[in-house]
Amino acid sequence: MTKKDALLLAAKELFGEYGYSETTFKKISERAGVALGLLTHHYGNKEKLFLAAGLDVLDRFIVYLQDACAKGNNGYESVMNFCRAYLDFSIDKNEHFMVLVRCSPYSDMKTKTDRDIMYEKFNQVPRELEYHVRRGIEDGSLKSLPAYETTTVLTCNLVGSIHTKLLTPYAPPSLYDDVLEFISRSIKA
Amino acid sequence: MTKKDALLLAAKELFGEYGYSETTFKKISERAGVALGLLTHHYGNKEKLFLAAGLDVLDRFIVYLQDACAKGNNGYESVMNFCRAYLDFSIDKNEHFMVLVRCSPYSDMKTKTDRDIMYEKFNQVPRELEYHVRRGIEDGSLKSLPAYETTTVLTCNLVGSIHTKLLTPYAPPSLYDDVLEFISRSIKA
Amino acid sequence: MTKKDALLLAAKELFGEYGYSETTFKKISERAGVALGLLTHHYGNKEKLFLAAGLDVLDRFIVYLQDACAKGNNGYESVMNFCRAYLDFSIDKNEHFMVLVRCSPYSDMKTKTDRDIMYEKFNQVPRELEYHVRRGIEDGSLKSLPAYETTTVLTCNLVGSIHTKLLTPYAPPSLYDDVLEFISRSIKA
Amino acid sequence: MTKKDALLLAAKELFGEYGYSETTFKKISERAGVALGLLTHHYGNKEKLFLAAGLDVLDRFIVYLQDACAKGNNGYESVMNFCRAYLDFSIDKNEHFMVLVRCSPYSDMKTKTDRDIMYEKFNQVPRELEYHVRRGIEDGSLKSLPAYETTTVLTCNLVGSIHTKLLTPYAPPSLYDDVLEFISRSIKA
DNA sequence: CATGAATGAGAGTTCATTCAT
DNA sequence: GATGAATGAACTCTCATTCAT
Repeated sequence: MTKKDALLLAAKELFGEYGYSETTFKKISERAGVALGLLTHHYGNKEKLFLAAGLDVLDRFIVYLQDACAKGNNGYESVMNFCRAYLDFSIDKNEHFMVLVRCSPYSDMKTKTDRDIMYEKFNQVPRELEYHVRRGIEDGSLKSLPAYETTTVLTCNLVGSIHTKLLTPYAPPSLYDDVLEFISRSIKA
Repeated sequence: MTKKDALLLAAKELFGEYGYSETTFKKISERAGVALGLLTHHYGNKEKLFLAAGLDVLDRFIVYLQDACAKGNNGYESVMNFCRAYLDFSIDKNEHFMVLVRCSPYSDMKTKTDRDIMYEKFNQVPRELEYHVRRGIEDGSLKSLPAYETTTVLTCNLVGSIHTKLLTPYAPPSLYDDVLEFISRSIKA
Repeated sequence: MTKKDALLLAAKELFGEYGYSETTFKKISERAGVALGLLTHHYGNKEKLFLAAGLDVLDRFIVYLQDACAKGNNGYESVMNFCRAYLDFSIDKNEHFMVLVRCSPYSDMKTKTDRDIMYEKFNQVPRELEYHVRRGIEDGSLKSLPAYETTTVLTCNLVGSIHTKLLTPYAPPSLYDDVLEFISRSIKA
Repeated sequence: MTKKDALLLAAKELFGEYGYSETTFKKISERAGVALGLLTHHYGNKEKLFLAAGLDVLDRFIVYLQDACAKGNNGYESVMNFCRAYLDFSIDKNEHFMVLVRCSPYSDMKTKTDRDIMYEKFNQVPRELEYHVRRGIEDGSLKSLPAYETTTVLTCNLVGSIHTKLLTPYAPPSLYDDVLEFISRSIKA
């Protein structure tokens, strides 16, 4: 692993664990076992590194979701596969999804350009879902619902569940299964 | 208004607007029109003030939810009233709900005691909801579902929606209505 | 006990225990069980209170030494009584001698007048001793030594012993007895 | 001189001159001609710097004492050389002995580990003296006295004299000579 | 590419002192 | 006499960022 990659990995771990402001250059470089100066050298500044960390996770996330959706035989199945994959990814220790959870997504970034990059890429997630919702409505496996709005609500469900699971002490062990059932009941034809 | 109250108000505004770390003693005392040192004098330290701000919002929130629930004629109605009230409260500018939204709830507080105070009080919210879910199952206005798990999932729904509404650019104007419909479909008998 | 006296007592305890800068108005007023504002009201400012605390201890100290000296049948005995009384007083919990020990004596006080008051009063201690040293030389119970210089050296001995006893972990239990023997050997005729 | 060394030098000067609490980061960095942040960068925090300053002085002190003792032809001479060296070192402007005098030794340090490091090193001083006291008792140049207790009392003498010389206005010019004579009288065979 | 010393603005917090009640 | 809210300067310490090596 190059030192640049070691830094990115450490950044994903620490941003996810401690949040943006509690994560310092010193902590990152120490966890990565690398000189402090390399951080600005490779990533410019803290926010750019944060963005890089987030995009890295997000890239893998999108691929993961697409793979899951591809396996559905109809719209309903693809939607459910999407939701299950979304939730599964969130608790995969190797994927550092916490980086994204802690930043709602990245709404506090000061540089508008950076924020927009993040927003745009993140938006691919519901768009992928929306595609399969439409499929499901057309193929009759889903109730006849407004596709866009339903997509948004589904996303909210997933976001809220992950939030509860990863950031609060209130989540029962069955939470993710319960959520999937709840969703299924609400949309299945 | 006493200076102590002015500080609390400023804290609710600023913590909600900028988050914990971006909110400084200087900003708070300036917005409150009060000397910097008064903050520690009245609240001890930043985290205690943060806690006070959160509890203040939460107290009003719980009363608001209880009032709303009281108006339902059966379990289903109370549950829906609860959900609508939850969402309404979140966008009431006078209530500073953002303080709670930005902190998931308060999971990063360093003092365990403080965190536990918050956790316990916050837990009153789903417990109120659970009561009406059980009512609804008993009076037949809700589907026959596991009460506790359903309550948790409903809460996740609301949390995710508020998150999307208040912290992202992805929420369509109809989001809150869509969510209520989605919920209704999933639980109504 | 009046509130003014309660403050003085708390001040003696705290200055002795924690030193000047670690002792705050808040701590003093809390230990005294009295309002914060009373401190400046009664004593003006922190340094004046410190001075009052020191003088209070010093007054009792001088009386105690004089009483001890009065009991000697010759110069040597009075000198030894003086030294023993000096050391005894330093470890009497009710006398708060630590206030004086921690301040060498009061050499850091910013107000020259205050410092001089302290210096002058403190100087009564070696002068009392010097009187008995002279007596001893005259009555033949002490070696024929320069009185003033001997007095100063004796005082240094006592100061150093108290220092070692009260502020370091190096003092053996017999220290004070050892010192008295050492002194006796050096001056006894 | 490196900036790290410049900081240590400034610290020795200022701690010695003004004591611990009156010496601030600002004063130190300004006297050293160095950025404020470098202090924490190199020494961690104020107390660690204080410790470094004290140990630095103490290291040189111990070597100085050992050199002096080496020159005695018998126990008595070595002991007297030790005492004279002790007193000489205390008034050598280049050695910043005041750092040690002001802290009795370092009894107020909050970190127990730091305090213990200081205590242990400081204890080498009387141990060196004790060695020569024993030598003197054996070679007959000193009175037959308990070695450990005598060592402690001698140390107290020196501590008290330095205290009086450096921190009070009561020391006559001949003080150090008087003390040495006093000691000699008390222990010489 | 790699290092870590160096910088200084700004953070949270402390605290003697003032003063209206 | 008694109270404690109010003040703001000064403190220690943090940290993103720069830059000489």
